[in-house]
Amino acid sequence: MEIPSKYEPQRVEEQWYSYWMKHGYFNSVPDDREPYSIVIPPPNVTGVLHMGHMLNNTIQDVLIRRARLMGKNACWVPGTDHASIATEAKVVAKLKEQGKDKFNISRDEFLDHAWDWTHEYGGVILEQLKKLGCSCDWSRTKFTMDDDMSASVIKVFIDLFDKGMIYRGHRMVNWDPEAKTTLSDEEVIHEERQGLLYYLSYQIDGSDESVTIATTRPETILGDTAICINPNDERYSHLKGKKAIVPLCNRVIPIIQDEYVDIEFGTGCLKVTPAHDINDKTLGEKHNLEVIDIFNEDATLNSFGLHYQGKDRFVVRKEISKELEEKGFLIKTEQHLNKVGTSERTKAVIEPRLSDQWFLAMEQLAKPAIDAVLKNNEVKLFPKKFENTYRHWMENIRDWNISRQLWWGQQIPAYYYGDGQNDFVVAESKEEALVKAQQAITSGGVKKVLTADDLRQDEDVLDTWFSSWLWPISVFGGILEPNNKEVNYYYPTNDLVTGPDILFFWVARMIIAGYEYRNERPFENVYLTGLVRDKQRRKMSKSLGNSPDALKLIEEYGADGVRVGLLLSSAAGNDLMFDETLCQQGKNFANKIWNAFRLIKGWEVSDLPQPEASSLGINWFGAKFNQTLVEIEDHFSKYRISDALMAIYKLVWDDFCSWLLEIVKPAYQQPIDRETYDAVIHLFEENLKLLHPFMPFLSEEVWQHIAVRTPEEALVVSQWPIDQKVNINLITEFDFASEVISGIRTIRKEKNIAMKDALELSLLNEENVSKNWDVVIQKLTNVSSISYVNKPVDGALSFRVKSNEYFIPMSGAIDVEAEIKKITEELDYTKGFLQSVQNKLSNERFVNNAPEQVVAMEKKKAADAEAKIETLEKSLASLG
RNA sequence: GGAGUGUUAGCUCAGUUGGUUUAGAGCACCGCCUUGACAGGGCGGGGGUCGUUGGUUCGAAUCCAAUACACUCCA
Repeated sequence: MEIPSKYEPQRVEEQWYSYWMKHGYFNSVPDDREPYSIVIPPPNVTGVLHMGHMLNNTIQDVLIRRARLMGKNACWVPGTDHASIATEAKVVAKLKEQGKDKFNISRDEFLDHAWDWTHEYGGVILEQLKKLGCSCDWSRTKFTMDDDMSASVIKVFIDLFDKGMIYRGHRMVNWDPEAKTTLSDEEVIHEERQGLLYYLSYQIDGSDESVTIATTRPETILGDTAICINPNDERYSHLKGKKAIVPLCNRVIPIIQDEYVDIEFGTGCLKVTPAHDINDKTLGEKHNLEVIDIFNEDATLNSFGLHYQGKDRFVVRKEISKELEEKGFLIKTEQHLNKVGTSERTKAVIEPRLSDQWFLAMEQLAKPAIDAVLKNNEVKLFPKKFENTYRHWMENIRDWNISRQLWWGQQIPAYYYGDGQNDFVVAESKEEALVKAQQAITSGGVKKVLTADDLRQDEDVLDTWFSSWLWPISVFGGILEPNNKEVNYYYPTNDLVTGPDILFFWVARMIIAGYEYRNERPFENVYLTGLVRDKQRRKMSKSLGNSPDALKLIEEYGADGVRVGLLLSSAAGNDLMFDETLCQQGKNFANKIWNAFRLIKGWEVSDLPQPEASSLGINWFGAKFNQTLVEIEDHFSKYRISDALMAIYKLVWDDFCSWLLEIVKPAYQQPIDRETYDAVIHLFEENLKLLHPFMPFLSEEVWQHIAVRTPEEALVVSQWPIDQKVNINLITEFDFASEVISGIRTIRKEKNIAMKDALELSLLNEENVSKNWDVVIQKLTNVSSISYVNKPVDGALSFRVKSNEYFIPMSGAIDVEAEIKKITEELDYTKGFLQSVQNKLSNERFVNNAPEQVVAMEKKKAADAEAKIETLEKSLASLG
């Protein structure tokens, strides 16, 4: 059989993925086994795979594949969310291209377009996850707008409303004038912008005096309803109780006093615009001020804007400042750096706006979620440092504005039957609403028969997170049927893998929902990955264009290469500086394994006695493998995925390929004995099992090349190796031997002696090292004989391992000077080291206070160093 | 302005309750090696006074305080 010398991922990836799919290895149904479940953080339905998804989903796949190999009933539920604002923005843009305007078509028509869009692009990202190798149970794929998922959302809304936790409030919200919707605080990005501070003069009513205020937003003066001064500010105390006149509109407004005003800032005199600033609103409520909203919903001015009506706020800012200047109201301007809230989605500058919104009271709900993470450890965050961030947010939690002025999403099930603020009912359907509304008006004493036409459903939809906070429950049908078999089996899920940027948006809220609706945590462990950044530490984003094309990467380096590349340097919670050379490293690793396979497969097997070296090597690797296995388990238990991978990387590359295969390798064109061959194949297979979660394609490919396998014998469903007792002795002996080998190799290098020229080795075995490994040393260094001597050999090059001394006789002149120099250097180092140890030991307080073990250790160090110094000094004496 | 996290080799990071050879890994770098698995390889090597300054301790990269810088979140 001809095996290509290079591993070709493109050739095998599709083949194995469809093989896995065909045999349904990823599908899960409840059974007697222990469940292991993960729900995917649902990506936006219209999104495409980016580096963050790749990292995130690679980690999930590693966890789920490992669980599957460990015999658990592994279930990874995939899906997408409807991303109301992002998707709606895209649909609006598409309609615009077609010359249509969202506000000229009906809601139903718009939703048809949105569904078309969803069906067209909705599957893309999930298909991309398959390319990455993700072993999701695709038969369970969910979408937050699926009928059952929406029904769950509505049911929860009604339940919370009935419990009195959802209420309607007139609040100041973050208004995105471009998308014409509300944003949550978390969707607002604060940016520093260079702006101006305008100093404006307001005349005092009934006086020639005027007062100067400083503002960053001169256009909002038209909404001013007071001037505020600090009662402790003597400069203005004479103005108490007077009134001021707003420039241009000539409105007469009160001058109020409040300690809120910062005396130092600007002129220490503040204009109050309750409709357009959250702090001003608070002041307004406190002092009973009028509220004048000067903006339309697209942030153009309304009729309060006088002759600026219909113009955009930024245009007005320029024009009004000019007019103010011309009319003598503008005293001066100053450069001013201020923080401006912008929309995460549309980049528009946020306008604080008063409007009617739906809120969910959070304080009570949050309590069990706080305890779960911070008190009883039912939910563990990895890395732990995020607990502080979590605490800070949860303990200062604010009510959640769950309404969005959009169409794409679950429409709020509130039905208005009259004009009053509270003339509404909340119900699952219009029919039910009608009954409730009828009851409401009847009990209110009104004698009127309502019809469906009298009801008007709230226009707004629910925040997308109000769908996804139910995700771990709703994907298993646990909201609609709380006692169904699926949710009882899979819930709580085991691990959640996501980015720290949505710790509050999503993770905290899922924990809240979990306790509210299942009285149980939604997951046990939360692994928070870092953000993927580029080499200049910039966050990868579409707008910067610094994100590599995920699928192109897979094409170039293979899915396994990319997975390894992403994981190699992504310590939990630390940002990952993405660099394509990491993928190259992953690709190289795949190739290394492939070639190890080629080597073994190329051997001719024969019935020969097993060489001593092979037997030793195999036993040693067995021990090393078990030691590494324990280490890997430990890494996994701490979610140190990249450390686990590195341990396997070194096990396979260094221990298996560089050491074991070299030890057992038969001479050129010679056959290998069957016993060794079988053992090496077995060990190789065990390695492939460890590799599989990280490199599923390559490992399956090699596995299937090694032998003909039935579907039941596929690697994807094989058995994770079981821990066995580690023979530490073999490992220490080997380590010593490898140092000897390294010493000989160094001498070959230094003296330029080719490998084919055999050497002779003598040694002073002060350490009393076992002779067992001599055969291995001889094989790997081409040493023809090893003799044990009891005094230094003259005219030989030497090196030392611990206090053993090794000699290689040289024909020709030995560079005595160089030898002396080398030994002197080693001697100096060892003496320095001994000194530092002796310093400790001569310190009485150390000897008296330190634990016995530590003192014993130091004594051993000293003894070892002394022995070595003795050896070195003897060598020096014999040379000089 | 408030809170948090971090600062260890050229880069990315380990260093698990202070003691395991005067700090480790991977990559990068520098030599040498074109023979028979793999140049996407092999062998060998150099490289850090652990941000700074104090303190606690017999002993500090590790604990405490101050300070500088970087990042994140909140206002």
